[in-house]
Amino acid sequence: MDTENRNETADDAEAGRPTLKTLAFMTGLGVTTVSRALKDAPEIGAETRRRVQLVAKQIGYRPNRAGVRLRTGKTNVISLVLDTEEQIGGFVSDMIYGISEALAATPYHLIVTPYSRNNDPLEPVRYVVETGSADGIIISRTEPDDKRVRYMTERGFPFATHGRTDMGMEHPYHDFDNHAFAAEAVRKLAALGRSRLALLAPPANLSYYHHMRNGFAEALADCGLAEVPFPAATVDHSIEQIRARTRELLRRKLRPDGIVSGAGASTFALVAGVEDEGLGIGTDLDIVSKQSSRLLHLLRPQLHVVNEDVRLAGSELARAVMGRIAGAPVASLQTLSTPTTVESYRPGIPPR
Amino acid sequence: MDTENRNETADDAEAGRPTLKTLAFMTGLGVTTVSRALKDAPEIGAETRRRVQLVAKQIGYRPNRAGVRLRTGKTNVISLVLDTEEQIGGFVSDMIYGISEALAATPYHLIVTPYSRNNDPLEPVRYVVETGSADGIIISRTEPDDKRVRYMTERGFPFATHGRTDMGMEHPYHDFDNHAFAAEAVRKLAALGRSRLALLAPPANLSYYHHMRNGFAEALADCGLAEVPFPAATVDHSIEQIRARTRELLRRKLRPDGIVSGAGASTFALVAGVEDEGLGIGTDLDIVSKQSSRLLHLLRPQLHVVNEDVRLAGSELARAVMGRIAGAPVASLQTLSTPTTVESYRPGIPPR
DNA sequence: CTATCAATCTGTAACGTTTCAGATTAATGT
DNA sequence: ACATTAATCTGAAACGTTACAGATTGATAG
Repeated sequence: MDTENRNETADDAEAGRPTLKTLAFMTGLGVTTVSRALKDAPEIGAETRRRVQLVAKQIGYRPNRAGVRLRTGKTNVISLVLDTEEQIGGFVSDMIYGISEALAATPYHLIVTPYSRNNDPLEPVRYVVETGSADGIIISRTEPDDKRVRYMTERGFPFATHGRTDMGMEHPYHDFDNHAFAAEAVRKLAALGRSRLALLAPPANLSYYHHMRNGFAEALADCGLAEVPFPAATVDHSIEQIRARTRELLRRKLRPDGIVSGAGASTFALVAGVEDEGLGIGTDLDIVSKQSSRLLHLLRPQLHVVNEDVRLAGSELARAVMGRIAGAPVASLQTLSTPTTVESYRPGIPPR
Repeated sequence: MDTENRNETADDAEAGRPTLKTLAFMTGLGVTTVSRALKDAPEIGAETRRRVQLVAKQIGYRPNRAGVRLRTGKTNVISLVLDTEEQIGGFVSDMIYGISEALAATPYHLIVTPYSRNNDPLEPVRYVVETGSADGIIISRTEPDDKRVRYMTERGFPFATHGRTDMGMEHPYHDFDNHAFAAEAVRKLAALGRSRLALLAPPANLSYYHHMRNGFAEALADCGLAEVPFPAATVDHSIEQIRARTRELLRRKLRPDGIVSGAGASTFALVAGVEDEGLGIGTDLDIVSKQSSRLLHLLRPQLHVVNEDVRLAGSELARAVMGRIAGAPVASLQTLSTPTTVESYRPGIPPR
């Protein structure tokens, strides 16, 4: 009856995937000891620890995620909350690749939680937090006063934002320095002798709208240039809309001779609008555009571009949430990516 | 001592998230009854069922995923296995949006499992299957004889593929009809009076290479046109490589006067190569390209395009895996997307 | 009036893990 | 020799769910 009571039997250990019970049977130890040995608990003898870990490696033991999750509440999941109306341009792919890269060597899985821009952006966040379906969240499209940030902060739920906020709450983020981008862009246009500039900006509710706008305005003042207001279009508008509004912009009495574009895909529309009006890029006006793909110089070599590394953003964000989960000081989890200098076309091999 | 034995107490029910125990306490029923009432089991009285479901809705009960998963093995997760070397162009974003769309009204979550093209593509699949971290898998970049398909089929693990295979194994898939695409493209070029055609094809190991190639070859024969071989480049090559190889192609004694391009991003490079050589799209040669974004007509209005709806592919694939999981007949889970006819540029509002 | 049956309901066990509160042993101090 | 302690190890309980094997009730049949 002694052995009858043991909680492991050969039969149990036989079946499919190895569990702690399997390991306990194989090593002749208790399930508790095995559990502790695997996580290097101090009260386990050095040799026992090595032995257990060896056997575990040999038979390819992998902790059952559901078991861990049920017992501890830890999901080992990071949720990326995505706007499914997002503009084309590969932005999201790169972000996901970046996140995956950072998560690869960790036990974390990446789960994608979509929402539609038309619905409440808080909804998916609330879902994840309430159901505890992830240990941390990554969001983008942050606003200066962001409901989601407030919600998660108040509940102490770990998260990182793509973009900063301005609400007196410190939290992990990664951001591209859109202020610097816009300022650089203006200076480039000034150097090219342009004097009346327009900005194709993000939607006004988003944080980076303000950064970009301020950078634009400050550099404009520095260089003594004039702005041609272009509030009719934002980078969130459709290709067709941007194209049409660009044409309207260019039909004004005093049209701009330089444009700063906040997004790569929008620049496609911008260029189309410019050329619809019979104007030439690099001759009648110059354009400096941000891009996350590398396609703009193939669209028109005359474009001036600044690259935003979204893949990098992804891994930084992943690192930031994980840091937050692990309890790292928030200040160490805030990164700002400085734009590269404006790239103009370096003529390739000349046509034969 | 009677009530002492009940497994629910007010205290228990007080805390955070409601569980079956909470519901049991509130309704005065047993936890088993509540569980069954929620899933419309037949042995539960109609009124009890309604009552339980009402209370559940009221307090926002959500089954604990870890509990279900531990008990039943069902994860309610679909894994999208992704090649992180994937070309730019937004392909993946759309796919993810499409999948999310189909998953939205279901209990399924989407988890992204990345792998590098350099490593064994079977590795991530094996990981998911062995650890049981998902109920189904979606893969792309299928080969005619695909290890992953064989592996999952042999184990009876549900999956759907983006692209078909040719190994005598029936399985759910969604595919774009690349045969029809290539044939259409050739016919278009024939109609434009072109006679020496080149194909920028996918890598030769992938299934759709063969479809595209066959469609190309057949239509070529039908129309009595000649092929200019272009094996040096595939849609998987980098922008720079395609561009350089295109230039070489065009420097041959008998250069093509028509090119069929299997991917939108590649066409950017193709166009650059053509123009590097001082040739004109629509004059010296015509190009028909597949695209999943809508940017090609903005790149060069003279391009002829065929649209592939990757978002649709995503939702079809999601539906297919879920169907497979639910035990639907495989034949009903195989869909083929017919290409739209070739779109040529419809001149917009003429320049003022 | 009792046996049978259908309709409803219920407690227990189990999934794999970690935590709690010991249990066992060997070594130490006195 | 005995208590104390440190070093290792251990079973039981719990997380939330579902499946199994009944239990309870009221009605029906004989």
